Amino acid sequence: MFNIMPELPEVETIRRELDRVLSGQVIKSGKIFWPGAVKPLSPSTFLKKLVGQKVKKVERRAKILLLSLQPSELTLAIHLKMTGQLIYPNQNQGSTLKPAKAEPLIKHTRVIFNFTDGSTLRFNDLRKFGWIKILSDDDKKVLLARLGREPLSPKFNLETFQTILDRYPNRRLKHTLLDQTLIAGLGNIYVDESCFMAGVRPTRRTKTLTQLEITKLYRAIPKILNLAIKKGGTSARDYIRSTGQPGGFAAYLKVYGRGGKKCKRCAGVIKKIKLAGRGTHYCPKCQK
DNA sequence: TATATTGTTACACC
DNA sequence: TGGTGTAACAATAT
Repeated sequence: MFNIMPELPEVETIRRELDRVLSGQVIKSGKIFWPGAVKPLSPSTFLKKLVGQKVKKVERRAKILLLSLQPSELTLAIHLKMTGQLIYPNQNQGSTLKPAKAEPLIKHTRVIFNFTDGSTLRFNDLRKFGWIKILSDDDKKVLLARLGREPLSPKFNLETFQTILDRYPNRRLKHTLLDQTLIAGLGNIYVDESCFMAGVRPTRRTKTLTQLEITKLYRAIPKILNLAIKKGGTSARDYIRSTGQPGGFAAYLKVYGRGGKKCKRCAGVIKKIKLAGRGTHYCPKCQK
């Protein structure tokens, strides 16, 4: 069995949902069930800073959600890490959407925010690796300073991508694509999927890529990410949308989590190896 | 009980 | 010194 952790498309899916329902909401109270989630603040200090604050908007940088608050001008930053969920129930009332199939990790609720309209945002996290921080502008700068380019921003052009690959010429492609200081937001799933779409093995040293391969990869990354966002992200186990519904991208996975299975494009078998300390999947026939 | 999971960082080595 | 690779760490399910 394998877990799917939130990467850029999953976090962006949640961002869009939360921005719609939380903008303008005022935090009335909260409850911390796991103090580690709001470290280094104590639960009471943490809540004191938040109560009475209005959520202006919900933004995203890399895999981090950023809720800007008024009037304090502080930012509530949330990283879901491996198994974090943000659940805001009852978003579908009156709609025709099917009820959730995936079970939210109610047993593992770590933090609850209550809003003045009576609604509730629940932060669940089975592994307790996720965190919530309250940031000043300076804190925010420090936190975000080291992050690389957003792969969906217009600034992520072919020249930039080339520079990124050239930065560490002897690294394996997988390592460079996972490096948040170079490209921000890609994780294990979408690196493997992008490499498959481009027909390039993740084991390749970046300096060995041809111009054609670089171009293919450069196009594959936003293509995969945008499709995944359109499908609401990838749900296999722990990730679900803030609506409680699963994302739909799992059906589109070509290599991730498919080690030993038949390649969907050729007759070959998907290989699973360990690379950069991570489970890595590729088709030896389709990827060179 | 050993192992697997991933994002992030710390550190050892050349 | 800086590029590179590995391991540790967070916590839990199986």
